[in-house]
Amino acid sequence: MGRKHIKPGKVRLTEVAALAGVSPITVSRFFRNPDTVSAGRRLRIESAAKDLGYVPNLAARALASQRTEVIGVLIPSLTNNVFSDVLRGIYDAFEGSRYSIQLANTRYSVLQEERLLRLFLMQKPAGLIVTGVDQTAEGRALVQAADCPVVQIMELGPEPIDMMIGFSHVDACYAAISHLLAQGCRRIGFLGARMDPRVQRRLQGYQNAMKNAGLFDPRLIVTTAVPTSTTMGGNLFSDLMLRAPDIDAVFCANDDLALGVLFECQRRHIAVPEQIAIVGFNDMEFMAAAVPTLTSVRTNRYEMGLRAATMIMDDVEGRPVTGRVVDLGFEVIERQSSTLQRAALTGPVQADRASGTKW
Amino acid sequence: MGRKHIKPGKVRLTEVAALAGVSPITVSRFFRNPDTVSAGRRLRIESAAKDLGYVPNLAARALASQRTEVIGVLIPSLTNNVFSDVLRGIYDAFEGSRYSIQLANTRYSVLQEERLLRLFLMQKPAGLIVTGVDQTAEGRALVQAADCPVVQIMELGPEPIDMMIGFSHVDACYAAISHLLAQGCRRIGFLGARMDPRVQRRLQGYQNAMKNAGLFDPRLIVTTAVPTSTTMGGNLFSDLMLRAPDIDAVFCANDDLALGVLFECQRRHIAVPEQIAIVGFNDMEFMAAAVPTLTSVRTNRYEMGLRAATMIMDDVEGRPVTGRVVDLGFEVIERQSSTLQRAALTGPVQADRASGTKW
DNA sequence: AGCGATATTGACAGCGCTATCACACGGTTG
DNA sequence: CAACCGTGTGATAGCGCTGTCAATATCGCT
Repeated sequence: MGRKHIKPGKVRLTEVAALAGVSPITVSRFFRNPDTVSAGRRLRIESAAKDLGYVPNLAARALASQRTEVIGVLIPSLTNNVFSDVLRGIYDAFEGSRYSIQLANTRYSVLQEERLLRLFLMQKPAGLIVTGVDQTAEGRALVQAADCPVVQIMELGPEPIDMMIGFSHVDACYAAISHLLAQGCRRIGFLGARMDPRVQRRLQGYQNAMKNAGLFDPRLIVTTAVPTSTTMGGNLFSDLMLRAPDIDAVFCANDDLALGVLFECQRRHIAVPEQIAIVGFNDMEFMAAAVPTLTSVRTNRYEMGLRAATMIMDDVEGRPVTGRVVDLGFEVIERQSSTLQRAALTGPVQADRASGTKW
Repeated sequence: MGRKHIKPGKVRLTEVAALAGVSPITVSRFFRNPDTVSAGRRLRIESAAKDLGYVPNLAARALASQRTEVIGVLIPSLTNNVFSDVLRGIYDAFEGSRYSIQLANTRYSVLQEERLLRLFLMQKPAGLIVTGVDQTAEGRALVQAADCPVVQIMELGPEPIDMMIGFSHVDACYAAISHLLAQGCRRIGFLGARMDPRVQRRLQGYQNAMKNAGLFDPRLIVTTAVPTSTTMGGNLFSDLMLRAPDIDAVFCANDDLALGVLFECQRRHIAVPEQIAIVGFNDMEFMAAAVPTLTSVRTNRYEMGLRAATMIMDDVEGRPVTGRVVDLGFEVIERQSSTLQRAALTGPVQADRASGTKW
């Protein structure tokens, strides 16, 4: 035999329907689309539901309707606060909507990502947001088979699974290096941590720029697989100084590293930018507050999350998504740490000069 | 009539059972607890499932079993990176388990929190992790009625809903101020942003300490409802300097603020710690890298997340939870920015001296 | 060999909701 | 006035899985 007794206190659609004097299916309609129910019944159902404290059962709904309102989000790290901005955009966009977010952490592993993808797909998500373009072939296939809208975020690539929003890390870094070259820097170091695919592409941009300028020197590149941190910035910079004491600028693949470099320069009494210019990447909030203020490449992380979420919702709800591949661009925010003409290093904080090229 | 045709490609338990030559319920058992199925069938089912590409339907499972494996997590902010450490602990603990996490953002609003709680409860979560002790009465009632394990994190309070893990913000701040007093500071400012309940309690600790020392002066307190940021640290410090130019130390309710204060001191050529000592709160990574290294109150955020998650799992799975209220304590990490006897401010970074009182 | 105890397996009846079709009703239209 | 339409409502039959209990197979022991 199946279940024995029904708990007395349990409130289902049926109970609400009985109290309101309508059929269960009408109550179901009321909750999904109130307009399709006549005004009189609408009121009766509403008060009946409130009286009984009815709460819809999502599992039953998902089973009967063969779909859910869960959006899966896969990001590589919870520590790297680049992603907290993206997440904030995503959460803000879904705020108040009927969708809920399931977040998972791939820890920068494509295998982990594939496993999580598989896990998500068990829930028949309404949509998926994944980071980057380096999914495994199997992962891509899985997602494509699931046929729900998918947005790849953070960067752009040649073959979108479905939709895509990001910017070119190669170009962004190229622009940052070009800015340093324009300031007259010639021996520009590259510091990178973690070396995930996006940092790799920034390194590529650095190499392109340096080679084009005929200034490439592999000794100027110092990287580590260890995650980024301020302390690591100081360490990598120390390594760089050992290898190439003649550097006149440092590009850091993350702002954390740039802050660490700044502190290490203070410790070594190296004048920034006079002796060494510093440029970071991401334009975190603290960059504008540092002394000297630190140049960085602004990336539109919040907007990226917001728009990715909007694209998903539009697609799920059948609205046309204009532009399924969106380039959000970036902007080199030139500040004191890389502006050699100016030397008022200890003056008051100055407003961002978004004078850099907007891409 | 109900549904018409079954999609031909669809794979259910039944299809796997047919191919493996067993009953559907045996396949169900295999997926939930392989050990209860004999070895022979186990192999047949395993290969049948793989051949057919079977993927369990979680909605059906949830409906039939009347429970889910979703853990709801409510945090007030995605921006404040205090929470990213807690989250990392939570995600790490659930990693590889059968539970999945549903994360929501209350934006420091108890009403929003109540709404989200209601939303979560529709899914009959296996457990709930909520931030702080200031839920609405209705929110508490809802959660208690849901009867799933609940852990309140981040702080301690008199009436736990169920389980609780955190530390006393009042005591932590009291200890930090005591440290400054021990260093000979007398005019100690308090800077606070956002002023959420936990920052309020830190302020309380500050007041207690200052009053006990007979040094309390309301003009030394500068706060804002605006969220914390490095720039805001500089601004608040500037305000404080206007109000009380004779301060000899600043306690910052967040490390971001402390970093901003440090930069503002650099801008104003104020020597730290000789002229003004700085103490932060949370001991973020960059505090140990700054010049001078910045004193802070270490809070065990990662461990808090990890243990909260473990407590939930233990409780769900019927293991006894030893200590349903856990005080994780804190530690004042004394660094250069508040150590007045020592003045080697620009020497190499030194290892953390966890010489502070451990609570 | 015979017994109860234990491990495996299966049959059945739902879990609470929604897709689908059917139908009643009032208002048009030719 | 019949044929037609659109709107609101209801009856029915599942969605794919698991809780419960019963049945059978296997085992250790006297």
